[in-house]
Amino acid sequence: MAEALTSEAILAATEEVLRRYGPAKATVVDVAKALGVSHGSVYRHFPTKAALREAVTRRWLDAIHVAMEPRFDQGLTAAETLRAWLQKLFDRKRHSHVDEPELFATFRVLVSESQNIPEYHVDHLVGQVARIIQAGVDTQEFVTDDVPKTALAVWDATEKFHHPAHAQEWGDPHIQDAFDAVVSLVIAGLRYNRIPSAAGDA
Amino acid sequence: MAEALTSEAILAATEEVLRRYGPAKATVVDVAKALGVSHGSVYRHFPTKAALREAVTRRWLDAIHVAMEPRFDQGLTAAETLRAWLQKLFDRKRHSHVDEPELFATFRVLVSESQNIPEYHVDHLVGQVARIIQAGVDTQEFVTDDVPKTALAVWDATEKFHHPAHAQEWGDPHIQDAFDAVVSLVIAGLRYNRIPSAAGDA
DNA sequence: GGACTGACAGATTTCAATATCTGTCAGTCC
DNA sequence: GGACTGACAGATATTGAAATCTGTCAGTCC
Repeated sequence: MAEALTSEAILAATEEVLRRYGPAKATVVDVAKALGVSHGSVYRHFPTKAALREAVTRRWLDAIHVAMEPRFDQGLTAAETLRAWLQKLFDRKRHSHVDEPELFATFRVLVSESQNIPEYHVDHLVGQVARIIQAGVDTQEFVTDDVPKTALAVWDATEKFHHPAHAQEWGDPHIQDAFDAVVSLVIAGLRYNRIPSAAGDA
Repeated sequence: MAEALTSEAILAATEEVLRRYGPAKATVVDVAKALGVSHGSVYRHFPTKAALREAVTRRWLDAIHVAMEPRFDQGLTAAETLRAWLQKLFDRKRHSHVDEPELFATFRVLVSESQNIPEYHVDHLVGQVARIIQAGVDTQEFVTDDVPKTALAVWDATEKFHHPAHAQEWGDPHIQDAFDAVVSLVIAGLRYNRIPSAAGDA
């Protein structure tokens, strides 16, 4: 018996097993085997298999949240910052999907397994969008009377470029053109947007 | 032997069998049974099971295309016409999904079985959007230097409200708010949009 | 003679027996 | 005595043999 078994070591081993076997085949027994312990030991650290998977997923998403943290010290306009942020998110997801399709698919499954996780992830990223839009409102570059609602609208309007259900379309050679066109349209809208209380502004 | 077996009768029977058994269980033998003929007879009219299913699907989509045909004689602005058109499409899909989830899922599967069918459907509807946008450009209500490309951008930006991959979200009580926010943003964008050749307008 | 049948080969699906996995817990071992 | 094991019950997944389905075509029937 070398070191004491830690939650951290279990998470690392689980990630490795998920990479190797995929989400359908990866078992708690496999994780225990990789660690050289009985699977009962894993259950002293995580109450269920679902909780273990969720912990791995949350760790992975947190790394994305940190990487996507918007910067405001680059001397860019809010529109440029927003475009760059959306492009960065798209590039990350697209490259992940294209370069490591199986790993991407694995995390796709893991995320969709839980109710809370996708909500947690989306809320966090929409919060980052809201901060960029708020910066634009502060400089009078953007117009909106409800920043959080507008941030969600920007998120929803760019769904095609971040929602994993559309991942297959990310291989299309014209996808960058489609991205540019949607982002341009959205940014043009932000300069003049006013969300109606009723549907009466059209 | 009553009437001669027609392609039309086979299509109707296939639709009925699909409704009753769903896409996974519906077989050519079932269709033949429903018509009181041998399944060999069905193959005199359609070369393969896939072709038969595709014919049923195309028929169903054509009905949508007709129903969605935009009207320009209502005295509405282009923005109002576009919002109403998008709302109508969303309402159709949402009610179909909510009221007859199994039938909707069946057609979802049928459409996704073929490469050509979704492309055919999307091209047709984006063409209708383009005509609305063109009308807006003609009245100087909208600004764009590339109508088809902008129409596609509008389609892509509203993906969440027509792509069946998002159907589960259509039950959300706030989905209409999300729709209104995205459409307002897009329409605001259309009033000022100019798609960049490079990505340099942000 | 042209529409239809029904038997057929190969492909796909179903189903039930078998194996594996999850989560628990009494017992072992430093 | 607290971390760990391993046997266990019930749930889930795998497998392969049997059944069904797809697509063909020689033959039947008006």
